[in-house]
Amino acid sequence: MTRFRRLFAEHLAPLVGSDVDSVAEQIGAPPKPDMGQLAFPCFPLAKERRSAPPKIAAELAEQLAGTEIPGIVAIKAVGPYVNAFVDGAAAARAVLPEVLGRGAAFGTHDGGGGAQVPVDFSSPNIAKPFGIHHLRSTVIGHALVGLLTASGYRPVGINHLGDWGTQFGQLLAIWEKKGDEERLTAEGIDYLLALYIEFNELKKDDPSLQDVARDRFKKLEDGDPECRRLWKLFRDVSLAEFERVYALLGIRFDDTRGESFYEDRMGAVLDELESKGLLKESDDATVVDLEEYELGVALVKKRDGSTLYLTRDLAAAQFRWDSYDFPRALYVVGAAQALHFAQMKKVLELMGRTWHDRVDHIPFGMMRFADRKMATRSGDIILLEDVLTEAIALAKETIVAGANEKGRENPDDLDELAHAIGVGAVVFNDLKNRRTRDVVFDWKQVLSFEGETGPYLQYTAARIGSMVAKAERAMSTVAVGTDEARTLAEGIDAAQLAGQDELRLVLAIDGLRESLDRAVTAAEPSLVADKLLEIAARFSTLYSNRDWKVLSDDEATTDARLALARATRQALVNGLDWLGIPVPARM
RNA sequence: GUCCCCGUAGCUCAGCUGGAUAGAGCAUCGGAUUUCUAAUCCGACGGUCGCAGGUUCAAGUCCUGCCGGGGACGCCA
Repeated sequence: MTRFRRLFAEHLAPLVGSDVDSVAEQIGAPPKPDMGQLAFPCFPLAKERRSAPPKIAAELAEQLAGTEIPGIVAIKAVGPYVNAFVDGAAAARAVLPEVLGRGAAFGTHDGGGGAQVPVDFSSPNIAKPFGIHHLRSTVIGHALVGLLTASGYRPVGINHLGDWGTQFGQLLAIWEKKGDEERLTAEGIDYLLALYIEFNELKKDDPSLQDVARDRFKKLEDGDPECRRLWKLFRDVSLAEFERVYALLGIRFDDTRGESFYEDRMGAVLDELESKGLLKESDDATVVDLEEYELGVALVKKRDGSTLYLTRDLAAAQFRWDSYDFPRALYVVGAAQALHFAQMKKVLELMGRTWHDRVDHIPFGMMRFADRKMATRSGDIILLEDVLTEAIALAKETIVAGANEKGRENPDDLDELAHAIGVGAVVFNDLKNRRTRDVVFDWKQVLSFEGETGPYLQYTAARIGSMVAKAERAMSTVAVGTDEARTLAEGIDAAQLAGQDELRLVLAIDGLRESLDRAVTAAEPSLVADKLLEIAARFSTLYSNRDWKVLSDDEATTDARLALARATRQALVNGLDWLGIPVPARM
């Protein structure tokens, strides 16, 4: 679409007396396809020309009527707009060879220039179960890593584990009273959670426990061997459990150092803050006063001298800058922490870090729960692992029921298939909406496989796959992503794809690249998710039409439609891959 | 109290830097399969875009105020 918009703008620009770029920017899409594919609004011209917009539109259309513009079949005034009608055959000729020629690389580019971009995501607190509320950061962050990769960056996925802080003091405090290593080995994280809950129960009657906890964290920070040993044990037990979830989701990190990694790097930060005169004592704690920037007061050291979240994040930011020299550093962390990151950026600025504005908090809305009955094995918490397992089980049921109904055998890769579908459903469900929205967890929605869902996209890709497998043509067997595929696609009879529905599909496929760029700029995976739904829907409309069969005796038609179908599949596969969603070969 | 996010169809959401008759999915109702997978498709129903002002040729989109929901605001992370 971009290419035709450009072309249209080039011809319009001299007529309206402004440059091509600004004209191109004004060109939009008409509300209905029978009004054309491109629309130039004439309202802004009305004042300078002292004429009515529809009249101007008519004049411009008149002036362009005689001009041959490759790929554009007609230019008409439609009310106050000058609309261009893109030639479906030309669009197909332009787009399909590119998709089939580039294959898995279609839509991608190297605009990122190989720059490293740290992406801080998931980052669960150890010693606490991996709840469904961790899904958002985990899945959005993972998608951003994929999108950045597709844009030519080298993202560095960082799992900034919450493995340091007073919470471990709490755990150590209760451990002294009740700790049982055998139970820990047997029950794992559930036991840690139980201890944590018990600590908070006891604290209600005995508030002094919180002081004990703070003291134990201080001991931990000061290197007490027993505290260290226990802390490491808690960490290992937790990590082993998180790993199961990451395996289910197919996520791996480039770097899993947590907050504890920075314990010996905070001193330098504090010293620098001190030497730059940024520190202040306040109620016996050490703070950076940001009141004049309307960012409140940022605590960097507690009364007892131990450190805080911000202190560690400052050290981590510095470490990342030193390690990666990033054009941008992403923190996929809930919107509730907006103030924390604003403070962090401001402190970095005050420290003279020129790169402070490359630090980018990517907030997302909260996950809430409609009621408390949805709880699973650990009190009030819904475990992400349980949700995934449930989705996979339901996917399996669906596959088996479907096979039954059609009198077929179960597929031999049943479990693998169920896994891809179940996980795809859960992941896509989280990615399809703008990330800043709060979401209310709803089993029914998460486990839905129909409509605007991951399985819908997977299904669309899968049915194309098996249809193509039935065709016995060069166009169906040639490997995509090769020059041969490109050449074959260039050779199709594009006139076969000149219809309105085909054109809309081709333009949607062509739009994938633009959606990628917008998604990366805005750090918003849903923009790609939306485009994928559009592509799938446009294809499904064609595919369900009984008068539109891909495979037929007419070789020219068959090859043209095969090229279109394969391009559709490729676009879906690529986009889903960026989002971190697997695409099964068959469903 | 101050600040941030959200408010669009019964439900869940799109709506690009303001542009034509506000679009999808789910739900409900009605259809479509002897031929490429019905996890699909087609159609119907369904909207004072929270409210009130303002800016503009043009406002769901920008500004102000108010209402409603969520969140943040020093010794948790």
